[in-house]
Parts: sequence; C-alpha cells; structure tokens
Amino acid sequence: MIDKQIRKLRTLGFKITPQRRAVLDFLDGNTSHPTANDIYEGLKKNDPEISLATVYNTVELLAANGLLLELPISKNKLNYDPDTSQHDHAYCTDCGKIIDIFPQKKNGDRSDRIENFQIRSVRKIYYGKCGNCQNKEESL
Amino acid sequence: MIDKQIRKLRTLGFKITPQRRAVLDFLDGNTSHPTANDIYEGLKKNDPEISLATVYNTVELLAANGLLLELPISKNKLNYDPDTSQHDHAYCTDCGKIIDIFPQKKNGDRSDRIENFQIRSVRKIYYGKCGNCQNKEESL
DNA sequence: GTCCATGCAAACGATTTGCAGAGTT
DNA sequence: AACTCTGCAAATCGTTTGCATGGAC
Repeated sequence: MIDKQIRKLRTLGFKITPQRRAVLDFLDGNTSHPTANDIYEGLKKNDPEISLATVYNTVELLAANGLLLELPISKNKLNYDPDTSQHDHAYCTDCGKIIDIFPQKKNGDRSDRIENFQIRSVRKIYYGKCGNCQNKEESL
Repeated sequence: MIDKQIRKLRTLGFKITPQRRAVLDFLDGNTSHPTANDIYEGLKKNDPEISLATVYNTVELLAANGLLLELPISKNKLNYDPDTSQHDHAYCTDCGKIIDIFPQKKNGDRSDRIENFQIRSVRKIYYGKCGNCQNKEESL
C-alpha cells in the first residue's frame, strides 16, 4: 500500500532508497504513533546498518510532503502518525500511549474560522488516563 | 493578582521564595506563551543571579499544581500559558507566534466522551499562518 | 556520471540531575 | 534549627549537522 506514497515521492524528484522504503513499510498501517527512535529500533532488526540520522531525514521528508503527521503531544519528543486523515488523539498521561480518536458525529470543529489567521490544520488532543491505567490504579 | 496562587502554594506546603514570586509575577497576565528559557531571560534583567534550573523547577511545580498549562505545540520545546481557563491556541508555523483563541460559541467539544478513557483536559491547536506572515508573503 | 542520500560521529539545544550552601518557615 | 530550595556545573536526551562514501537515476 506504500506504492502511492512512493509514486508521490518519485514525482517530487526524491530518490527511492531501500531505507526510505523500509520506513514507509514500517509505518504502513502502524497505529502505534512511533517516534523517530522507535522507527529506528524497529528497522534495526532487519537492517542493522540503518542509521538514526537517515530515519530522522526520512520522517522529516515525509512530514514535509504530507505523507506523515507530526504529533507534538508530550514533553520534548515528536510522535508520528502515518494516518493523515482527519482525526483526534487521546494521550494517556500515565503510560504515554496515544490512541486514535475518530469522532462519530461531525461537529463544527473543522470549519472553524479565526479572524486574521489562515488555518492549515487543526489538532485536538485529549489528555487523561486510558482504561488500563485506570484499572491499575484501582488494584493498588 | 498572584496572591491567590501564592496562597495555594503555601497551602500545599511549598515555600514562597523570591524566585518563585518572580516567576509568578512574570507570568501574571502574560499572553506571550513563554518557554522556560524565555522566562529565565526575562527575569535575569532584574535578578542576574537567578538560575535556569530554578526556573525549570518552578514552572514544573506550577504546572504540576494546575497553576500553569504546558503547551507542547511545536517541535522540541515547551511553551507555558498562565491562563488556565478553557481556551484554544493558534500557532503560526511561519513566525512561531502562539495566539489565544476563545471560541465564541460553546460547541460540544468539551463534553466529548471517549470509551475506556478518562478525559482530564482537551487541547486544540490551529496550525497555520498569522495575519502578519500572510502580509509578508504578499509583499514578496 | 551526476547528485542526492546514507552512515558515522561530533555538535547542539532543551531539560534534568547531583550536590553544597543559602534561605524560608 | 530543620528541611526545602537555589545556583552551579555536569550529565542526559532528542535531534541536527558536516562530511566522506555509496547508490539511485
């Protein structure tokens, strides 16, 4: 399913290296919202030669070209989401898990206007505690 | 106006040092969404002895006790907002300015429910271009 | 063959830590 | 006086950079 993304990159004049392919493959269908380092650790298993800098370069390239979303959700790290469709996120402040939230009913959010500001995208994050961590607390 | 916050800190058993007072004073009514370093630079003018570590300690203390909001909006830095009332933010991806947005009409956002997740707070960020930067672009 | 991309290691910026001395209560 | 907080410097973490080599086109 990464064919479309590869075509887009090629169209834009970027070279399709095995590393870029590997990052795209890793991210394809991945809902874990990994950081660059998470991706690096995942890829090292198959390709111990891959470099962290390359992963950083690649995610930056993908994000800059709309193939990947940057999620500045928690302190001083960037998580990535390969699902670029409109959705929200819930962040568990206990365990750090990020959960995709697809709002059932379309509310007015996406059509908001702000005077003197050109909106490119909207990001909404719910901070709280996931089911797992709520249970953990009860059992103390 | 920082009296209420000082009382709260005292109640919680924290000492009211000149440095903590200075941070509270600096933040009081401040809508610039400063980082810890911004606060440090601002305070150094009056108190060249103040340490960056102390500022970090203080903002962490304030945030942990609900007197300050952490805003993970842009890459790898944390901005703070002393206005803890419910509102959104618009972030200009050109100049980095963060603007407070107080929605006119209360929509359903704040009463959203997520199955198996306990929402503590919601944060909504509009990414785009502020008026200034739009004008700059036109004049090129 | 040309240029862009990779891998490495060093550099960097924001934040955290350890600890001795100072200040609040 | 007790115990927390401060300031300093070093450590750490995530990310970026410079540069020589390698690979996609």
